Amino acid sequence: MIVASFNINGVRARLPRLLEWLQDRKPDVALLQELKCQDQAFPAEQFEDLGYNIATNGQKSFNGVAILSKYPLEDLNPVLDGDSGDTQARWLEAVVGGTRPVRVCCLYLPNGNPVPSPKYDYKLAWMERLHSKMSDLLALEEPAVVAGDYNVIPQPEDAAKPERWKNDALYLPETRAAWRRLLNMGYTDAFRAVHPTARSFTFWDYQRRAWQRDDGIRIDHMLLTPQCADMLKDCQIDRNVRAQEKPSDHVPIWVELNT
DNA sequence: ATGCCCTATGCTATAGGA
Repeated sequence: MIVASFNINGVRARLPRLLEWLQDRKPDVALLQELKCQDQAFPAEQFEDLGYNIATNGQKSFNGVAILSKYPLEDLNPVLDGDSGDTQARWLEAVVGGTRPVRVCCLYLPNGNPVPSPKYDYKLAWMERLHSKMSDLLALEEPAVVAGDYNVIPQPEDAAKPERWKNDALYLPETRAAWRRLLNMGYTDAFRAVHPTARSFTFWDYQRRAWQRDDGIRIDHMLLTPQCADMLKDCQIDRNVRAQEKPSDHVPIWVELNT
């Protein structure tokens, strides 16, 4: 089973690229972030024609996440607990049916810039809520994938120019410490498990010719529970997608699981 | 230090992204 994550930066603007990539990579499950549209504006039919079941948690203009799955979607949950006043669409969770069910969680973690600001406070609070959720998931002792745009650069080797990010919300010590607390519970960073030392990125800014200069960062991640890590066969980043016409500024990352 | 570029919005300027 292939489970992929892709921050598409506008599902309507990206539709041709996204459909091409789905037909090429053929993921069984695709977790999408930054839809930038409401549920009723989501182009569902185009994905249904490719054989996908669809769940969305949309929002006007910003945020928005979706799950596409060739298997039935069960136990849908669009809420990350811990802040009943949070209206931002950044979480969607489902159980993917099949021979061996896998829980998939699609997340779009807040950017947090500038620092300091209420936006950075929101980011850190969101990561604390995520920690609580992921702790609950561990207790289930089931295969689960918690994936998406984390907006976290974990280590210096995850940026082409780490010094430039020194004071950025994606790389500040407090951000990275919150990331390590997630891993230290017992989650596996799928990409690092397969590629311990690779310098690979998932995001290149549209500005400053960042792609042409390979000035990227690795901020899209797939974390696996121990039961899911046991099933891990491969993890890759579809870097070539960034070179196409009208690309997202992020590229897909995917895991192959033995099911 | 700022903007560069891109998407979306009651749209020809502004907000948000990272």
